Parts: sequence; C-alpha cells; structure tokens
Amino acid sequence: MKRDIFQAIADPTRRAILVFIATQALTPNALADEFDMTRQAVSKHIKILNECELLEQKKIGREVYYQLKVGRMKEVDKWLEQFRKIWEARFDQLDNILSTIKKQKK
Amino acid sequence: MKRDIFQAIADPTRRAILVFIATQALTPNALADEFDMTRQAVSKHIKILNECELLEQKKIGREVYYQLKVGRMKEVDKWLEQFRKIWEARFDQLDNILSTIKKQKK
DNA sequence: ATAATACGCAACCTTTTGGTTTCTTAAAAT
DNA sequence: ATTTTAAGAAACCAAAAGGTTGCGTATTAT
Repeated sequence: MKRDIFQAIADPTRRAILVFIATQALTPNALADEFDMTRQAVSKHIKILNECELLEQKKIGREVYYQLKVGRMKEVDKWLEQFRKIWEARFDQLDNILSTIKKQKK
Repeated sequence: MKRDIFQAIADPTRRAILVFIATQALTPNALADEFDMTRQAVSKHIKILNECELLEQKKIGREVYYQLKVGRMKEVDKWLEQFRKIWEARFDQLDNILSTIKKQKK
C-alpha cells in the first residue's frame, strides 16, 4: 500500500502513539488503555507505523512490546531542511510574494 | 473540517506544491502545468493548504499568485524537536527496547 | 460588445481511511 | 487439562480523500 512516514504522522492518534513509545516500550493493550478506542484500532495504527519501519518490536511471552525507532524521524527532519534554510535566510518575510512575482515578470 | 499541517503535508502532490511555491509565487494554472492533473485538482490542494494557513496570496488582475508562508513550517519542526532530543542523546540506540522494558518491570 | 481566459464552487464518483465486531492462535494462569 | 489473556487477521461499514466534469463570475483581449 506504499505508505510513507508523512502519512504515518498525519493521523493525530498515531502522533500520540509515537510520543508514548518514544521513551518506553509498550504493548498494544497498554496503548489501547491510553486512548478511547479498541485495542484492534490501536493495532491497526501500529501496523501502519510498522510498515513505515518506525517501530522496533520485542516479543516476550505472549506480549509484544513496541518502541519508536527514533532515527527514522530524521527523514521528516531532512525534508524540512529545505524550508528551514529559507526561513533562516529570510528576514523580511512580509511582502516577499511581491518580489518573487516581480522576478518572474522580467 | 479541522485540518492541520500534518495532514497538509501527508499528500505527496501537496508536498511537491509546497516545494514549488517555497521560492516563487505561482498561479493555480502554472502549478497544474507541472502536475499530471486538472487545474481543479490542484486548486483543491491549494484550498487545503490555505485552510492550514500555509499560503500567502496576491491577486493581480484575474490571476492569483500563491506562495508558501514558510514560517508555518516551524510547527512541524517544533513537533520534531521532542524526537530530535532523543536521537541526539541516544548513542547506543540498539537494544534500547530491552532497557526500557526492564525499567518498566522494576 | 463579444469572445476568451483564470479562477472558485458544487455535484458526483471511486478508493482509502479509521473504526468496529468476530474469529483464531499462542502463551499463562488456575 | 481447562480457562483466561494477548494479539494478529478478516469482514464489514461510514466518512473522508482525491480526483473528475460542469457551471458562474470577473478580468482581459479582440
């Protein structure tokens, strides 16, 4: 289904899950307790995050612990970089649109 | 429809549009030329980006020029910060999951 | 004055999303 | 040995997403 990390973080529940498992490993049930939805719904989100390779998992007995593979977040950071360059360089952001239109006109 | 910036950047076409208008102001028609879709489809994306206050616009005659309000991207950057802290602090990322499970157990 | 162009809006259609309930399997507890 | 618990998988459903075509209006060109 060709999912990417941008789609993964688009959903607010998924973003909340990511924050939860950023610093601790949790099971689907533990996560479901935190949100007002069934475990299966949470599991679906986990599945999506997993497809994006955002998770580490460790099975202990019948429990599965999931944790964020935090390094994968760098992908978003990297995409953002191109804009960061602009907002850091641009002091007079106001009326910038005027100048860039002018540039095109000539 | 309660859209936020994370949903705005979830769509690959929209991400491409954002890059295009980051450094220059463009009209919907000019953008539609760049993508394999109708102007109306592009306009819908623009509408969504606009709802997220990601755009500046300037009407000149019958043309409307859109440009990225680049500062709004800081919102994503800000969200990423909590993870950046972690990936910068964590040298031994491998087997981290083991230690965080252990922490819970005690 | 008339025709052409740029744009936004609305109706419509198909696919994807986010949730549910139900079922099965594997491990743990009694 | 039997029951309970954790979790993934499947079937199903309503709502949202992403696209299309067609229409109305404002501005520009002839």
